[in-house]
Formats: sequence, C-alpha cells, structure tokens
Amino acid sequence: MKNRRVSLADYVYAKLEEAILSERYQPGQALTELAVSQELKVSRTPVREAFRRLQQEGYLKESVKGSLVVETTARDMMDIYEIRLRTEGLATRWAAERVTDQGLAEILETIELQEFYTSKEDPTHIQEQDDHFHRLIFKHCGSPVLGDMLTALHRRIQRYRRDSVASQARAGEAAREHRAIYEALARRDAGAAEKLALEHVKKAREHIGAEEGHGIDPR
Amino acid sequence: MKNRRVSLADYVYAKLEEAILSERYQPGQALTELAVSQELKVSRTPVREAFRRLQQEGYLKESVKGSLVVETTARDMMDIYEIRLRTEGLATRWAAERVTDQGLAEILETIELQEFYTSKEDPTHIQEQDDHFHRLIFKHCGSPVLGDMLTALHRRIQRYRRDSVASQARAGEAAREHRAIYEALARRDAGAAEKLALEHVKKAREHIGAEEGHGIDPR
DNA sequence: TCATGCATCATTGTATACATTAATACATTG
DNA sequence: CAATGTATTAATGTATACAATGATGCATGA
Repeated sequence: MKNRRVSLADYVYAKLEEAILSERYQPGQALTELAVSQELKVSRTPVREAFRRLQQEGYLKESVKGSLVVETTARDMMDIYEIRLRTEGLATRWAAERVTDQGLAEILETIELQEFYTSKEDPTHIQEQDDHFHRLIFKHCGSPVLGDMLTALHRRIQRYRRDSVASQARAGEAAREHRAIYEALARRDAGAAEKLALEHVKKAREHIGAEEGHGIDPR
Repeated sequence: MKNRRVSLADYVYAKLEEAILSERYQPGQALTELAVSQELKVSRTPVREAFRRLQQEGYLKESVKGSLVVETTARDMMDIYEIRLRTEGLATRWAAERVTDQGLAEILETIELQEFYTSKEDPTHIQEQDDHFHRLIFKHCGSPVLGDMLTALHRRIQRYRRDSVASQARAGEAAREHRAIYEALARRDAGAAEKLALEHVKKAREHIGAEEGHGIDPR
C-alpha cells in the first residue's frame, strides 16, 4: 500500500492513538510533549504534530498543564449510535450500488476470518475483523465524506464495542448479520443492504446498552 | 471568551482556512510550507501545524510537491446534504429539549440580524448570520459529537451555500424558516423543531441543486 | 537525437535552542 | 499572620539549522 516510509510523527500518532483507545492512557491523564518525546525517543517536533492531530480528532484537549486524554463517555457513545442509526444504512446502500467485485472479495475474506475467529472464541481477532468489515463498507460506499466520518465515529467507540463483541453470543449474531449484509451487497440489492445494516446497528446498540446500563443518563 | 492570545499556528490556520473557503486559494493549487511562512512572515513551525490540521480536516492533501488544496466537489456537497438530511433534524430536536434561555436569546439575536441584512440585501452578512444560526443550533444541541460533526460539514459546503444565499428570494425564505425553527425551540417543541429543520435542509438542497444542475453526476 | 547519469535544487522531516507564559513556592514586609 | 512580590520551574510556542529525499534539468556520449 504505502511505500513511503512512515514519518516519526505518524509513528507517534499511531502509538498514542493506540494507547488511548486501549485505555493504557486513561481519560483525564495528562500528557506532556516532553514526556512523550522522551518515552518514544524522538524530539518534540513529531510529538507536537501528533498532539495536534489527536486534538483535532477529539482524543486530546489542551489544558494548563499538558494535554488531557479525553474520555468518550457513555453518553457520547449513545450519541454516536444515534448518528450511525441515521447514516450507516445510507453508506451500505451506496456500497451496494457501487462496490466492485474486488471490493466484494475483500469483504468476503474478512467475514470468513471473522467466522473463523468466532468459532475459535478469540475476541481480539474477532473485533479486529469486525472493525475491518465496517471499514471496508465505508471505503466502498463511494463517498469519502460519509466514509471518513463513519470511520472516525467507529474508532471513538472502539472500547465499548470491544466489551460487546467479547460476548460470544453477540459475536455469533454479528457474524451472521455481516454475512447477510454481504449477500445483499453481492446481489447489488441496495434496499436490503440498507435495511440489514440498520438492523445490525440497532442490535449492536441494544446489546451495548444492556451492558452499559443505559437507563441512567450520565451527562 | 478566550483570553489567551492566539498562537501563530492558530492564526495561520485561520488565514489558510479562510483563503481556501473563499477560493482565493483555488482547488488544485499547491502550497508549500516555505511560501506560506514567507507570505505570513512566520517560521515554518506554525505553518506546519496549520497544514497538518488542514490535512486532517480534508482541506489539504499531501502531494509530491507541496500540499494541494482539495476541492469539495459538487458530488461531495450532495453527499453532505444527504447526511444533513438524516442528522440535522436530530440536532435540532435535541436543541429543543436542551437549549437554555440564554441560548435562545443568542439564536434570536442572530435571526434578527439575518432579517435585517436580508432587508438590506447584503449577501455577505446574510450568509454570516445564516452560518451563525446553524452553528448555534449545533452548539446548543448538547452533543459535542453531533455538533462538531455538523459544524465541520457546514464549513465544507460554505462556498456552495454562499452562491445559494446570494439569491434574494431564497434569502427571504431561509430567514422565515429560521424564525419558525426558533419558535419551535422556544416552545420546546422537539417534534416541530425536528420537522422544520428537516424541511429547511430539503429546501436548501433543492435550491442549490437547481443552481448547480444536479442532473449530472460529476463523479 | 535520444538516453543516461550526475549535479542541483526544492521541499519536507527532525532536532534543538531559545522565548514566553503561567503556576508554584517561598521569602519579605506591613 | 496575612498579603504581596519574586524566583523557580515546568510547559508550550517559535525560529532555525541541518538531514534526507526525490524531482528537475543539463551535459555527455552513443
């Protein structure tokens, strides 16, 4: 894919994003440019670039002393599900209308891997493939605007989804729903694809809501 | 609001964003860090930060020689309207449920200004207030996730909206629609607010579609 | 004339030094 | 003892020097 050697700034960005999403850096924790640059053995310059990008994405926010890791609250997560409920069906519809045969092959491959890991009850790899499935749909929907937007939203709720997919029962359901969506895409059946995607998001939200105790609005 | 003096990086970012949105820097044009730093009489460091943020936002993309100004195509614009059709009603509904009296006062003020400039047929200030109205709704919807997302989408189609609002007939309609939305907010009538906002976006899209010749898909 | 190789230059990537700012703690003074 | 001023320090902001890379143009030779 990218033959260009990644810059240190990209490297730092990836490291920090990973650390934040995996919660090794906890919400509220302060990061200073100097501390990160020493930890990763680079100068402050690439660290600054990474900080700025993370701030723009909403993962970090400036504060008097260093930059704070921003929490994606349960409330933010529910908002994101509301947005996904209204837009992910559209992305899937467009994907059905526009996906290439090669794109379909990519999607099928990730589904088969997901099914394999589901049978092995391997949560880490299940989520990896689950994420990948959605990213592929977004990539093949033919709209960078919508695709990039949904990809970013997906990232932000990764930790909530991780807990959810870890449930073996839900993992099996999710894999079956993905395959149904794939089949609609392969038939170029836009209506079915949209409907199935909407249902899929609804189910995912219900499942997460149940785990998170969504009765309480923690705003 | 912000008592902190803006950094040069913020200044450069604002300058470049303005230049791109106003099309003083045209799509496809290459900008180099050195050229911009000399033009604005600052070092490359703040320029680099601004570049990175603009790249993250999708206004610039890296290329072999400098960074290219990215065009928001008519196609992107139509995609953005599709997204707005599905989400802006939600934001307005939430605003009706959550806006404070002070927020309502802010919104009313911008509407009155918009009406004033409409009566004066002053397109620049009309759009300024039109933008401001929408940003206020997004700010008061109580969801940073949804609000920031819609604000960014709005920005990206600014130039298309500019051409549209310049039409005096549409400007009057838009002002009336804004007032109707405001009144629904003031009554805390979430259902009406959502419906009116949806109608407003639909009308705006139709009007822009007519101007742009949306029959042709220029992808 | 055309291809090849080399020098040059433009541009970005990285490190580092210095400037600035704001918070903190401590001492001095009334 | 309280208030105020000041030195210290920790952090970011900015400029600049240098490195690395890849494009460009030109000269040379077949």
